[in-house]
Amino acid sequence: MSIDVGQRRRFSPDARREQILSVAVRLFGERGYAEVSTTDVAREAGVARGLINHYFGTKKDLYLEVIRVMLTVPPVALASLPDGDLPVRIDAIVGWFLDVVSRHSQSWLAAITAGGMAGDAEVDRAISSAIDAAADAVLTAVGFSAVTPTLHAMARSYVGLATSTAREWLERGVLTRDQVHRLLSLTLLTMVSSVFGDA
Amino acid sequence: MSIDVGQRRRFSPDARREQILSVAVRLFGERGYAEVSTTDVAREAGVARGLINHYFGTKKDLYLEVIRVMLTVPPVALASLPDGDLPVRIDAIVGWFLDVVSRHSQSWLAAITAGGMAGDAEVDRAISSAIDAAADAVLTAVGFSAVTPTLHAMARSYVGLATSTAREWLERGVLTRDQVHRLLSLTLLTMVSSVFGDA
DNA sequence: CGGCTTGTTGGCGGCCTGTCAACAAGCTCG
DNA sequence: CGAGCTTGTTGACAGGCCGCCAACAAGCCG
Repeated sequence: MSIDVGQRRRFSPDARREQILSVAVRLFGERGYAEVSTTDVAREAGVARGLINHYFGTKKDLYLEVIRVMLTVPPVALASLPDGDLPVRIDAIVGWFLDVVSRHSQSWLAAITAGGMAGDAEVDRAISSAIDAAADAVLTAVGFSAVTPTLHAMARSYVGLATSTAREWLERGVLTRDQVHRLLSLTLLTMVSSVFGDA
Repeated sequence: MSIDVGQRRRFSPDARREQILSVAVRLFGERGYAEVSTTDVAREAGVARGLINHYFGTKKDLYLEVIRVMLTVPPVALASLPDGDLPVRIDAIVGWFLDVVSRHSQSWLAAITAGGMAGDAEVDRAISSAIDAAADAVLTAVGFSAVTPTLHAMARSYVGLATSTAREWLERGVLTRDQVHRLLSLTLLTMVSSVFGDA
């Protein structure tokens, strides 16, 4: 509840951008796109509303940056996946996915389901990129080097399964992590051995 | 391009409601929630804007009705599913699902992915109901009578897979119907025989 | 034909967004 | 150290959309 004794202060453009963006990430993560006004972001950032447009352009442009932040995931542990046989590698990639999703749950899950506005072309493209990244991670984990478009599409489908299953766990709270892990592992094993081969 | 020689005409409430709703379904189906204004709906329906609020309340209330219309699917053929063994029944339910989705593709797929505003509580509930219906259809088709919450949640997850896979076929156009059918059948078979049992 | 019910309209107030000219914080140079 | 200048920052303006409501009139009824 800082009443913000608003002495006007100058910041470096990068610092100001970052400050506004962090507030926007928090607000858009809590509520949806339509429920957050640029006035809200400006007020909580202690800044004039016009400054948001100055730095980010349109409200939708700001939202796009927010989505990219929320969907950006440290692809670190990808290299440290074990070298065992297929079931072991599948177990590892599923565990990695569940770790990432549960850690960023309130933002990642919200963003990947277009928390506020699907149907928009640019938003869809940003989400699609995140799905691509996850699909690539799955494919490399299970050891596919030559990726045909068909195979890639099937991996994207699997990411859809992983997302909806994770939501049953994290948002609706009816599945346990173990159940989710088991479902996703067995399903991926089936898809790799029986379906991906035809791609 | 009817210039609408606007002689004011009285309709029965039901007829007026239906007329406005049909226009809204078309517009919201073409563009997203934010891209359609109540002014647009009113203009194309040849009606004053206030009448929309009179009949439906809020714009979001109108959108809810539209979503319910788009997600409502004739559950006819459910009773006419074959009585063969598991693979046959799975084949039938997958085919039925793909028929429904492809027939209503531009509306059902758009609505089920919250074509315009996820995160809203009431919209989420409407979508969740549609997922429940599809999940129930799958469960009855594969012959599960006692449905535990866990089992239901897993069926919902599968519907998520079916939705994302169908989108790779209908919207992105990279999978063929046969590929989708094969993927969904084999995956459902695996889930039924290896995963659902633990529920 | 006159009155009445009620479907229908148009405008008001409020909120939100994008833009832009004016303002001033803080650096630079004489 | 002060004047000037760069540029980060502000506040107000115009346009659009939404919810509401009092007034209007279409069509029925006595």
